[in-house]
Order: sequence, then structure tokens, then C-alpha cells
Amino acid sequence: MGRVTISDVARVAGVSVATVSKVVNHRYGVSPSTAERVLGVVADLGYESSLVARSLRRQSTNVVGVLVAEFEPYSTELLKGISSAVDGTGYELLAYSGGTDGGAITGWERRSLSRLAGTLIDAAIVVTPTMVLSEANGIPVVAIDPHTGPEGTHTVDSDNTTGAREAVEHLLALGHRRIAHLGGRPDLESARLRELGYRQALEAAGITVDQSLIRVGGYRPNTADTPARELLAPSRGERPTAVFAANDQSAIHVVEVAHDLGLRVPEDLSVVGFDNVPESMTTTPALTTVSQPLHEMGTEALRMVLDLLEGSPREQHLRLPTSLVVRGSTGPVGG
Amino acid sequence: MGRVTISDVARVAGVSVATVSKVVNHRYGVSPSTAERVLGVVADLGYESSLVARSLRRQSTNVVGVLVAEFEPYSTELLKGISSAVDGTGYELLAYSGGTDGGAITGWERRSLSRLAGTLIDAAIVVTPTMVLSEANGIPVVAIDPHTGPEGTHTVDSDNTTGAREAVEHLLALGHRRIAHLGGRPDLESARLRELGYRQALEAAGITVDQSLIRVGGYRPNTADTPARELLAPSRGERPTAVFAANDQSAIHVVEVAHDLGLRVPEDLSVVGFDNVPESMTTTPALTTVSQPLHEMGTEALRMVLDLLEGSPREQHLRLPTSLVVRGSTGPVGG
DNA sequence: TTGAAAGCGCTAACAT
DNA sequence: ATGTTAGCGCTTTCAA
Repeated sequence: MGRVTISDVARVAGVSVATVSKVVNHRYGVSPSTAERVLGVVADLGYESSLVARSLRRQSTNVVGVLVAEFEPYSTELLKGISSAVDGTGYELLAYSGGTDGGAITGWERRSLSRLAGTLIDAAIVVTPTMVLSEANGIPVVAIDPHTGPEGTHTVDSDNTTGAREAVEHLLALGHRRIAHLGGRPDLESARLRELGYRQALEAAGITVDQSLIRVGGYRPNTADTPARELLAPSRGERPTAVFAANDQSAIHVVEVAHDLGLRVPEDLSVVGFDNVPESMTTTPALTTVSQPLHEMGTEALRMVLDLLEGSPREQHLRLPTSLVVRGSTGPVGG
Repeated sequence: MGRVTISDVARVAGVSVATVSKVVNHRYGVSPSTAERVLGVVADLGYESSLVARSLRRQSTNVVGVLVAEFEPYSTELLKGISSAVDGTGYELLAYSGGTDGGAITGWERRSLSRLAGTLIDAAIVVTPTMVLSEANGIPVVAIDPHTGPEGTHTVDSDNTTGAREAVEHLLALGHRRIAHLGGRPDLESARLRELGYRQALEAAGITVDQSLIRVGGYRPNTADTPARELLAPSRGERPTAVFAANDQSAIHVVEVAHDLGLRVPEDLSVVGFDNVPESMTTTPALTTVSQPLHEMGTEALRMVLDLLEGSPREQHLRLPTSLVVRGSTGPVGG
């Protein structure tokens, strides 16, 4: 019972723990016969060195950490890209979702980073941190789509403003004039930039921005529910003919609310999302959305953090382009 | 630079390391004034205890490990379910993808488990292990869809045979008679069961199984490429009118190969997948597939492993039902 | 070639 | 109330 430790191996093999350590780490200075015997015991007992104990003693672990607040469509999509890029590099991946739990929704990234940096992981990729990360943890850090904007750390993000503007221009081209915006969170950079793109597109078209058509949606289905219903409420005199939601998760929820209220998409209401997570294809009709190259953002973040680890020079900020993906959820105004 | 340790805090606050530990762990026996001073230094320095050092000393870490070979659509979909279920339990999640890298494609689960169990994680959920897991690591383990069948550990899986049978029955009902099967890997239980379901359906319909219509696809796009092309090769006298692929990833690839060869889906070829990962909606047309309740399998696995951790009795095997999702990739034979 | 011993950062008995 | 000490599992000098 319990785990097999290096001492167990040493005892059974009749050697010291130091010798076992040398054998399993392929160090010189062990006689072939001893090595063979030790290896035999290792196999018998199924010994594998504890990542924790080894990390504590060594300076490096060969593990890259991916720190997320939660495993949802956005972060897991990045994870797929990161995972495919790590293949063949000799590094292992450790994705950690720490502590949105205890009420403290903010500060998870700093906590997780401090808890893992320097001991468990050699470098970190932090997904959408909501605060500026201090480099004081002594390991390379790359932030993907930081909610504070490109300050402090190295970052990988996509062109939120242009993406949002193109989304709204698409709606304008379809004849929409009353276009609502279900925003993210005002404290998040990406949400601010997407709202900015929305405003730019409207203004460029000579349309005055109507504050009553803008709501905070919080990026999540449950936080988006009330604002979505307010926007589409049957009692509203002038219902918008289109909604640009700040991300796919809330856009998907808008489609559900619309169906709930008996509105047809896209005949009665056009909906555009942002991100192009796989789930955006699961609505009926499939969602028109702004595609962020999540897979590529993940692979680039991994490459960047490994370059940093190896001392190769790297640009500090990498911004990838978005592209509009037109699917079934948008159509000409008035059906 | 480097990480801030408990000794740094102790030195600056002018107290012993033990006192700092007591303060940050809310132990009794520290005067309010000292506690306040220590907390001040902790805040100033941004100290957070190292997960590694703490794990090594303590018996429990409050972290549940999710062990995967790779972060691909299947495992990340489970991860979403696990993540949503962990919310509010006080546990944190650590997803680890260890070592398919160094050639040794097999044995990753035993290695990862040995490296993490007992030191970093209190319990583990292992995704599609390809070998029987020994309970000898001293922590609760739940295997999701083990490729060896429900032996040894606690397991959560879905009804592969029935799911496969229903998929093929759907094709039969559409009039298909030459139905190919792009299988998984013969060494994997889930692949065997899906092939079994395929055979059962054909035999029940009085159709002799044609071995030349069965290929090993390996579950992955790149391993599925050659067998898919063989199945659909223009040179073949009697091309199948439908393909039942062992999972969505290979089914998606079949659709791509079909398009490549100028075949229309579903007019010239019907394709059915298995899993219903979000990606199954991204093909044109969207994939008809057997839905595994991946989200629910994840949440159930988490509940099971937490029950085990807390000593609550639990059934050893949980099998969830599959359901056929008919979308655009299947149609009547002959277009 | 081998082993003894120190120490990584931390917690928990056990003094004081 | 505070500090001293031992030790978690491992790697790494250094001495034998």
C-alpha cells in the first residue's frame, strides 16, 4: 500500500538511495551489475520517482504549466493547440485550474503562479489573466489574451477591435440599424476592445450609439441571461434586429433566449458571437462568429515560452488576426 | 528574484518559519499582533506557499488529478464536465499530460500515476487508460472508458456496443448494404466493442461481414488516412456506400478524404462517427454520430472519485447510455 | 564504485 | 506565544 519510494527500492536492492537515484537518472559511476539489479527492483516494484520530491530538489522539472481559471470551451481550445505544439519538445504539460472556488474570483492567476512557479513548473502560460502578472516568480510567463492589455509579461492575443468591427460591419451590410451589444465585463481589456470595435463600426456608418442597447453580459451563460432577456424583452418598444455578443458562450445563450421568446433566428433576430469555439456550430442555426485562431494562439504561446526558457530572443507581443465566419445565425434585416 | 519562500517572510517579519506557517494556515497559538505583522509581510512580498513543498509534507493536497495522454477533443470534453463538477467542492483540478512523447506510447498512465499519486494529488481520474491500473498507488482512481474493459479500478464508460449497433442499424434502415468499418485499435476495448456492435447489426440483418470492408484506423486523423483511402479508393470494384468510423476524429477525416476523391457526402457516401465531440458539427455536412455523454461522464467520474476519497460506498462500474444523433452526413443509399 | 549527509520549502510535534 | 527540530522523497556534493 501507499506509494513506492526510492527508499523501498534501495532496501530491496540492498543499496543506498543515492545509488538508486544515480541509476534511474543515468548518472555515471555505477557498476553495470548493480545498475541491472536496481533496474530489476524498479520494474518489480513499479517505482517511478515522485514529481513533487524531484521538483523540490532540482531546479528544473521539464514541465510547462498552463494556468486557467476554469476548463471551459475557450481555455480547452487553447489547450489543444498548446498540447499539439508540445509534442516532440520533451516537455510535459500540466494544466492547473486553481481557486475560483473560494469566493475570490480575482487573483487566481497570481496565486496559482506563486504556488507552482519555480517548484513544479519551469514556465507558465496563463490564460486570460485579469491582472498584471509580476515577473517576480523567476520563470518565463506568457499571457494569452490578457484582460489587462499587453503590459508586463509577454503576450499572445488576437485583434479584438478589428474583429468586432468586422462583425458589426457584416450586420450593417445586411441592413441592420438597431444592433445591440451584449458585452463582456467592463474590467476586461478584451471586452473593452470588442465594445470599441462595435462603436467604431456604428459611428463609421453614421449611427449614433444607443446606450440602452448595450448590456454587460459577463462572458458566461448564467451572467448573460438577465441582460439578454432585457435586450429582447417583448415589452421593449424597439427591439434590436441584431445582437453582437462579446463571446460565443453568451451568443449561444442569446440564441436560446431568442427561441425561448418565440423569436426566429435569423429571421427575427441576427446573432453574432466571438471566438469560434467548436460549440458555436452546435446552435440551430450555427453561429456567425469572429474566429480567433485559438489553436494557433496556443501553439505560438508554447513556442514563445520555450524560446524564453532557452534564452532565445522573442518579440514581446504577438497579435494574430481574426476572421469573420458567416454561418446561419445572421441574415438580412426583417427576415 | 526567484520565488519568495517562507524563510524570506520569516526573516523580514523577524519571526521563525514555524510561526509564519502557523499564521498562513490559521493555526492557533499566535498573538494577534504577530499574526498581523506576518500577514503584512506576506502581502508585501506576495508570498504563496509552494504546492510542491506543502504536498511533500502533508498527506493531502486537495487536488484531484486528471491524467490524459494528450489534450484532444475527447479528453478536453471530459475535462469540461469534470471542471464544472469540481466547482464548489473545495478541490482543485490538475490535468497532466505525461509522456506519450518519448516513443513509449504505452504505460503513460502508470508512470503519470506513480509520479503524482500520494504526493501531488489526492485522487485521480484517468482518461482511457490502455492498461490495467494497479490500485497500489494508495489513492482512489477512477478510469473513464478504460481500453482494457472494466477490470481493476472503478470505471465510468458508455455503452459502446449498443451505440455502434444503433449507428449501423441507422445505415441499414437507409438501405445501405456495403457498410465499411474504420476501426480504432484492436488492442483497445472500446474499439473492440464498437466493432462488435457493427458485426451484430450486420448479422442481425442477415448480411455477411466482409473482412475487406474493415480497417484499423487508430482513432487519429493521421493513422486513419491510409486505411480511409484504401476503403474509398477509386480502383476498388465495389466501393462501400457507407462508412462507420470508430470515433469522430477519424470520421471527420473520412469526410475529408471523400471530398478529396470527389465523393459527395451523403449522396455518394454516408459517414457515421462516434463520440459527438463539438468538432463533429464542423464538417460539411455535419456528422451523424453516436453521442457519448462526455460531460456527464466527467461529472460522474468526479463525483465517484470524491465519494471514494470520503469513504462513501460507490458502485464500481457506471455505464451511461449513448444515443444516436442524426445529422447531415448520412442519407439513403444511392443519394 | 558506493554511501553518508545536506538541503529543497514546508508542516507538525515537541520544547521552551 | 514562539522557536527548535525532524522529516516528507529526492538529488547532489563529497568523502570513503
